[in-house]
Amino acid sequence: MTTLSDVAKKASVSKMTVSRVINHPQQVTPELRKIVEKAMEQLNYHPNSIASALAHNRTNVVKLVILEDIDTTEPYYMNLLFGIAKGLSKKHYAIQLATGRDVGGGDGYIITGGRATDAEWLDQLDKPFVLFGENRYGYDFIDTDNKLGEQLATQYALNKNYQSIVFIGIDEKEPFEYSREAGYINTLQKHNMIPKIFRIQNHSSLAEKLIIDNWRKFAPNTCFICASDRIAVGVVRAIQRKNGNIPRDFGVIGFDGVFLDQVSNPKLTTVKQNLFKLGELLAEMILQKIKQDGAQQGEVLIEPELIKSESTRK
Amino acid sequence: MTTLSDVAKKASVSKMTVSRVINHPQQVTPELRKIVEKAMEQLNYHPNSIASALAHNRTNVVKLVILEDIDTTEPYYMNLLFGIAKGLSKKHYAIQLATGRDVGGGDGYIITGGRATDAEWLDQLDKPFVLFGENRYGYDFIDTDNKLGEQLATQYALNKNYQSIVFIGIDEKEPFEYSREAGYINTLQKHNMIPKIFRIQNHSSLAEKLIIDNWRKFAPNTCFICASDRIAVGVVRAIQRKNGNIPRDFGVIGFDGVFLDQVSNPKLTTVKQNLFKLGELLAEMILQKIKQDGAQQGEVLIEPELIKSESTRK
DNA sequence: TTTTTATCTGTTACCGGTATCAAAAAAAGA
DNA sequence: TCTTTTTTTGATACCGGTAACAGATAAAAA
Repeated sequence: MTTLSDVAKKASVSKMTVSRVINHPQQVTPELRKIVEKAMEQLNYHPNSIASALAHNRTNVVKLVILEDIDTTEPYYMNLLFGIAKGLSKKHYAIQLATGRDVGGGDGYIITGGRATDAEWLDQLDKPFVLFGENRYGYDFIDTDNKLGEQLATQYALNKNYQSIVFIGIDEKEPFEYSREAGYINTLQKHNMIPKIFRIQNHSSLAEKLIIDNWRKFAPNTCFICASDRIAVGVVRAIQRKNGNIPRDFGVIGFDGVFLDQVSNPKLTTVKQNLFKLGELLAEMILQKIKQDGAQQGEVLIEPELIKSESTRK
Repeated sequence: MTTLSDVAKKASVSKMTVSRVINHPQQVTPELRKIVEKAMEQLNYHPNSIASALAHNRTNVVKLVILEDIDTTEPYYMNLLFGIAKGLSKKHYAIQLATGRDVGGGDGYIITGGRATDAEWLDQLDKPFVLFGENRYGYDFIDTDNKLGEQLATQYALNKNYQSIVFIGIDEKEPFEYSREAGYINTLQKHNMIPKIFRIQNHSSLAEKLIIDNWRKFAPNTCFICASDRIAVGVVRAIQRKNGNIPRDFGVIGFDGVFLDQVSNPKLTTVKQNLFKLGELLAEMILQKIKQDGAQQGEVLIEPELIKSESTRK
């Protein structure tokens, strides 16, 4: 491994000058800078991030804190994680996972699955953190634009001439759910239609049961806007058990677009979250925040994409 | 943060003695050791792994290399990852993810999704690595005992008095698949029955099609042993479309036991891999190997568990 | 008792960077 | 031209550990 000193010797300057070329280039005369850069090039120098971390009293590790139960975690965490990992490694940071609330170590946290009740715990954290998922307490976060997602879904159902548009939501009093419902309600009202909302826990079997129990309420020509692909899968099964025709008489639109939509038959029309990108942005945000010593970063909403597939009319 | 020096001062010994108490306790007299340990306790001392890493020319990072396509990755990677993360963090190691073959950095690699064709690439790696997944080239690996898994499954199907036992495998010439088939074949032969094997790519829709296309070949009282839950899900759907009764006339047993088995209806009887534990062991193995400067670690097979659920007879 | 050997502890230098301050050089002002 | 101010570069100490060797102490052998 070539070190700073090697480069310094080759460029016949001091270590500090080389260090400056890397971290504060504007403090070095252009001529010297050129020479040093050439030396770095020739020696194929790559800074040792561990040494730098030690000098800065850093660990070069960001903790990913998952507050939900692992067993119920969606496969989509995988994609999120990949995005985070990629974003972090650009700056030579690595991940550690924490599943409980017993954090410690690491230079900052990315926290997912936080609920309203976690606010006091968040307040007592002593390291910078950012959240994955909307919140209304002013914590920095990144999330899919949930409202827009369901607007797209609802509008699409209308365009496909389904007469009745029903929303099957997740029974949780959390911002992401309110936003999804708002997107649905909003779009319906624009067309002077009356929202029809059901809510259940996020399990396919419960969705299946819900639809079957209420089957007589759903005339053909109905589209179900579901707050998750899990729910959508259950709805599809229920319709099939009742011998309803998908997509001719019944449409189903899911939300997430990770894995489940592909395993379903028919494949789901769904609102796809770009979780990889979300992860990358989360990584960039927490690194910024660490660098800026905890400065507020604000909120970022990422546009989702409506994937048109087999569970709605062509 | 309290440092080695703090502890040394408090115990009135040198830094080295404290360092020895931590890393080579047998080199220190019991009396001194006690004193130092007490000092560490009182000051709530935790070693700074970054400093240690620097002194050892290490990065304290293990790379997880996933050679499969991310989009097709199974949700079970999540569990594996959690296990790895936990195993690593015990020794203050963190993960970085690499998706391609462009590794570099990190003290060692955990490699998943490796195929026979990756052998030459593996041979030119310059850091220690361990594989997740069987291989027959002598590389260190950890995997579920695939053969045992399908033995359990097949035996269970026999116990439940299904007369015909069919295996639906994954169409890949890889050891894990051969082992699963071997477990099935083995058990059937023990009962003087003739194996009946189909193979397809690992997609639920292909499995569904396969079963439907061959429906007349499957008399009632058949149990399908599937090499993955994905396939099992497709088989279930096919049987349902043909109005076959599960589990009375047709049994289905999957493999993996992560997520999909729960989302299916009926819920799948499946061979559950303990991926969390696998991950932990992978982490421990690579850390050992790093410590031992690349010494051979051997092969480890973990017993899977048969989860008895709704897709087979009670 | 003296010498040899083994065991334990401390001193020193270093891992590869960075902040801080001092010195040198360049630019500006008198 | 000679100060004064500003900019650029370098020397030093330090981040928190560890290896390697040296010195001190205790045990064994002569």
